[in-house]
Amino acid sequence: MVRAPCCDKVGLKKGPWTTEEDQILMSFIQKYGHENWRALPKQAGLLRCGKSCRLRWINYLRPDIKRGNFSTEEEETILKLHEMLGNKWSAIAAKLPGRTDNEIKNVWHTHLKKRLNRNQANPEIILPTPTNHFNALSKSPSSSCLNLPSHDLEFETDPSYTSLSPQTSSSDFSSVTDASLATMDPTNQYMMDHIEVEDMSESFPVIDDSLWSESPLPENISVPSDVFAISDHDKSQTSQYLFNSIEVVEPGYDHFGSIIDDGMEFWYNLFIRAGGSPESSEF
DNA sequence: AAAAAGAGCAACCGCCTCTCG
DNA sequence: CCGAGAGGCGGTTGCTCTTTT
Repeated sequence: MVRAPCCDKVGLKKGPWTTEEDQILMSFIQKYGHENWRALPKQAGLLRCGKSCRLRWINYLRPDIKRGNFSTEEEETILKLHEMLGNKWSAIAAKLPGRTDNEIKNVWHTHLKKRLNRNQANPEIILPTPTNHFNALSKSPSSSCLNLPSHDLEFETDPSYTSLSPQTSSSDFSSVTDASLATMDPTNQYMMDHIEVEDMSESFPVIDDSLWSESPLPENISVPSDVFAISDHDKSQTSQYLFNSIEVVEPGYDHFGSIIDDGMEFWYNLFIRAGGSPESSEF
């Protein structure tokens, strides 16, 4: 059986997206959602493959994307998760709110892999604090999620654990979270099962993917401009333009950005609670 | 100042999985 | 149950920008 090409490539544009294309795609999705990616470019009047549109939206145009450099905590989380999950970029991205699998993959290949190699070549080089914390815990027999329930872990009393409080918003989850978690292999699922999921569900009402896909978006879409934290000023004039063009009608979401940062703490703590360590992943 | 090398990242490709008829 | 279509994922490419020589 010959698989049909994902789309008719004849006459379709490739390469970098233009500002106009971005705007067309964004406004179309805001109006009609993206129930059918393959049909979308035709309906929107774009000479692009549906996959290309999907990629552009997910990796770049989605409003909940966190721009800017990765924090040390984020990098450490990626390193740690990569140890556990391997190249499951989507699964890793699901644990880093606002980050995309593509972005994480790039960071891994450009920064973290090299750093890891350096560290392995020079074991005396100590990784920054979070990883040390993980490693220290992992050396404790009680840290294995195989052996003991997570509540036995000593860090339960860690004041930072309070970050798992109900105040934390569901926005800590990227829209890819659900789908990505669904693809976790049994090993990862086991880990997740041993995390106190009931707490998570209380603290983090799962955000529906339809948040960004259902149509139409309310006219008074209230996306605070500071949410996007476009610190990489030059990353894309296109994005700048698009984000600036989003009408801000409710300035009361100032906590949103900080929540994203708090999300790192959440995952960090979650990780610790899961007994996150290279050893614990070797079932 | 110019050329070369390296780094960073957006985007493409192809395979796999899921869903539905 | 089977096959086709669509979405999703991970690997890879190639362009652009930055740094080094």
